Amino acid sequence: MVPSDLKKQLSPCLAQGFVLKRAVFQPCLELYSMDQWNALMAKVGQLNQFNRKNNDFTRRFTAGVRRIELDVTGRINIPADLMAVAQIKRDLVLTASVGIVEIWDAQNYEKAISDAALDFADLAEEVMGTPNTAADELS
Amino acid sequence: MVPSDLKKQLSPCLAQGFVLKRAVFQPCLELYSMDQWNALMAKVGQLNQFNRKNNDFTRRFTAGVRRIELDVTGRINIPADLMAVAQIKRDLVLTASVGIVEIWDAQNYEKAISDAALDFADLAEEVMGTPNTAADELS
DNA sequence: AACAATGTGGTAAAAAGTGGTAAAAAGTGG
DNA sequence: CCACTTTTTACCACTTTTTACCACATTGTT
Repeated sequence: MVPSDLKKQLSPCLAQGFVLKRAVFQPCLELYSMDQWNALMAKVGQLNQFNRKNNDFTRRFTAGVRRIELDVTGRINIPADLMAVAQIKRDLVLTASVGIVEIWDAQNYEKAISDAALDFADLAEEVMGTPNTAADELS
Repeated sequence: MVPSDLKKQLSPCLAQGFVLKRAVFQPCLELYSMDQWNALMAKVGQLNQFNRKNNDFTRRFTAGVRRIELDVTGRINIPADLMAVAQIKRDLVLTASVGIVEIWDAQNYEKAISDAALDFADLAEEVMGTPNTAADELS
């Protein structure tokens, strides 16, 4: 069942449907609007598929791709094999990332979040810029 | 219930709504105006999500994001799961930080503050620069 | 005291969750 | 390739939970 607020945000994309697939790094699923998916596939399509690495990447990246739509009650149906891949038992978490929605088993999600917290400081510095102390800023 | 003077400060942002999310380091919530949030997400959106660290960072950073608005009586509704994350029992504390508002369980807040007080002197030195003694200033 | 701000309880509407069923799809054996 | 069985999917009707809002009580400030 897709939360109504998320549905509102997705409303321009509802008609075109979505793509659901396995994530690359984590045991979770990724939901793309058709637009975003097409844009991504356009990029992947640029790769020379006679290069073995590119070929491997493409296979891995498109693993478990499924076209899906919301049903009349505003739910998405997650195929059984993808449920298994994401190890979804009962409760799940939808989390809006950049341009996509990730779908996690609730327990796995909490674990992934708390594991990530361990080195988040380093990560944040690396990603968001060099660490500044207040002294740097004030000088 | 959002205090009226905070509401005044936020008045230019009220119409666009807010984003409420889990904080990264502490068991509390963070409230962003839509403007600030969009600015932040623009940065995060630059990251290459095929880099695993970036991917983890994004997930951790966007954990529990929820779009919310003030209701007609000037309150915000904190979803039950975020209440749990922030361990909010009855009383809570709103504290205006840099550009955002943190929402704490009252007890946790007191505890965090008093814990911090213990080593505040060290922290202040570390963060704000080298310690100056009166002698330094006079020399 | 008068007013503004805050807190509380109740209620109607919306959203989310559940179970059942019919239709569609996939699988199977002849 | 066809007929039949099994599984999957889509939808409906219903229940439960959550949310938004109103009216009123309380607090605190000038």
